[in-house]
Amino acid sequence: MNRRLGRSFFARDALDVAPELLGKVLAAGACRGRIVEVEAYRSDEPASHTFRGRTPRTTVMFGPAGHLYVYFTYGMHHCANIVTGADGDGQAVLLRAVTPLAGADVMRSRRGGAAGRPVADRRLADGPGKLCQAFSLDRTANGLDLCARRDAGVTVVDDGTAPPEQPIVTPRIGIRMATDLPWRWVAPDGFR
DNA sequence: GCCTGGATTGTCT
DNA sequence: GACAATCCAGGCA
Repeated sequence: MNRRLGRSFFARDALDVAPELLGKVLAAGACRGRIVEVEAYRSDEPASHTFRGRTPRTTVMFGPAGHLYVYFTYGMHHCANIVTGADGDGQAVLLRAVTPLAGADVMRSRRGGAAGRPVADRRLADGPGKLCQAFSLDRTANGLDLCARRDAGVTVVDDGTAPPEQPIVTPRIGIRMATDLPWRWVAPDGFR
């Protein structure tokens, strides 16, 4: 099976979409990676960019589900989210980590490649910033429609792998303002 | 306009 | 385990 996820998959509450994204496949060009770690963000909690209402940056996140919301942080890193919920909700699921299924060599070269020791495949995209680097996602990818009739270049597909029955659920990482909401989901074995 | 701090990572100790 | 790197969004004057 190799089915692109449709708009209806994403147009639900982020708390429902996030755990079901575990095991799905992120595909961009020749690169494919299985999603193993996600976090949910909603406009009703202060850790979210959308908590304080719509701004130029967060316009995409307030838009229709199934779009990519990519933002720049810490002066050097990008983070990729998938917009969820109804149009105007301001929800998203942050993609924190994937394990490469295809195109690992391309990811490795994008990550700086030859410098230093060889990087194990599963370490190539095991963080939000690294994931974006490996899949070449930056601000130009912000607002891409994953469900567009014509492939926008980045999609999420279901290859038949079921989400883990008992994902590890923890508070989110790196949040300072926030609340200890257990809105982070991790695949127990990383689908290894 | 200026100022502050961040949904991180890599490197050094 | 600690911290520097580095740029931009958002808040405030």
